[in-house]
Amino acid sequence: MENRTVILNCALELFAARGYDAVGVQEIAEAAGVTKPTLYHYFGSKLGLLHTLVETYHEPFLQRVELAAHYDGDLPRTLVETGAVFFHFARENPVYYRLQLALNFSPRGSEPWQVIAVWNERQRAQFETLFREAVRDHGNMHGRYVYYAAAFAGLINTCIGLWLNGSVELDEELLRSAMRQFQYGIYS
Amino acid sequence: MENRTVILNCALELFAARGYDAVGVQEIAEAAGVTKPTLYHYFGSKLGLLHTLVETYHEPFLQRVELAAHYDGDLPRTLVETGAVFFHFARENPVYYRLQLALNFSPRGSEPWQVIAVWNERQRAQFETLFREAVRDHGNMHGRYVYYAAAFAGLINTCIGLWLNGSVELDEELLRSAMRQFQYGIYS
DNA sequence: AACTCACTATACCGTCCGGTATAGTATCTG
DNA sequence: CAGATACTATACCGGACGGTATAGTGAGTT
Repeated sequence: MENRTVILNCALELFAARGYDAVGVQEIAEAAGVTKPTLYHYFGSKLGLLHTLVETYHEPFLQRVELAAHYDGDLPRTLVETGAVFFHFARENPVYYRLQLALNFSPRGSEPWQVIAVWNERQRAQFETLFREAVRDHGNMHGRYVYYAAAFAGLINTCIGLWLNGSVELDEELLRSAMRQFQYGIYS
Repeated sequence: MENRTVILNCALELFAARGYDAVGVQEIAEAAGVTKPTLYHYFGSKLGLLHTLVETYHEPFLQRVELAAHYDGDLPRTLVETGAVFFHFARENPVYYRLQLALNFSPRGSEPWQVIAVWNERQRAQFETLFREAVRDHGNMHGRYVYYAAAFAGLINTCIGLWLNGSVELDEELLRSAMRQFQYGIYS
């Protein structure tokens, strides 16, 4: 495995476990078995390393979300499929998902936050589009698509957060029951 | 106002805006118009300052939650009252609520995380007690009180997070609709 | 007046941080 | 063999960090 990949993997583990700020460039380099200039050769800066890391994971992820979240008239099915994409991605990349969650709650405007913000914005737009289109078919949802999009994302992240802490199993059953709970609330 | 209080207020603002790690002791002291030794006289360490800060806000808050979350047979009313305590506290102390949320997503095991963890554990226990007792009256909830407690907390924090970002109004209407959505999911 | 005690200012400590200047090596191309 | 390119090692920079040793200062007590 090339040094570049080794550095990315080590940085992911360290950032997720102890936070972007708390991990030094020196430490990442040592864990990867290289020296600092090598790291700076590949990524330019500590922030550039984080940027590459996030892009590597988030770009293909959001592409899959894009497909699943496309509304075609069957909202329940769309929600389940979208939730399934999130659950699947979290199960495949638990360490990255933890990092991504932490990044979302770093101080607004800080450098790590800006790195994740652009991807977050894209995901938010996907969800809002989904619920805005679904409004046409469900009159009682009018004007609340912003709230529904955020609540839907919040519910998914609550489930994944619970799983990351070992409190629940992230399986088909949880997916179905969580999506059902969400929809019962919507249609009322 | 005494220096001690001024330091606490300044630390709250700075920690909430830029994060515990990113704010230096020097900066807090300057903002409060005192010098570092004064700060260390009152709080012993940077972490001690955070500890005092969290305790000052969280202790009375959780006392009020304790009262509201006491189950007396009327789950819908209890949930609304509990949610109302959270909404009210967040509206009264938005800056602290933002800090507290961020602290929850700092790296597990890190010093800032440990400070908030003990209060979080207490709140989790309160919610789990509530739902465990409610299970007796609602057979279809058996064995899921851990999930319900976490999902309830997640929903509340999703609402408050939306309000902190200016996306929604944190009013009675949102409270009612969010609690209704949660319960429709439970009773199904 | 003498003493205590709570508090504050000056100046400093060692350590670690992100980042870089410089020099070198291995590999591929001609 | 000569040269270029891509990568890596040694050693260092200025600065900011959390924390402290020392020396006061002012108010209350006896």
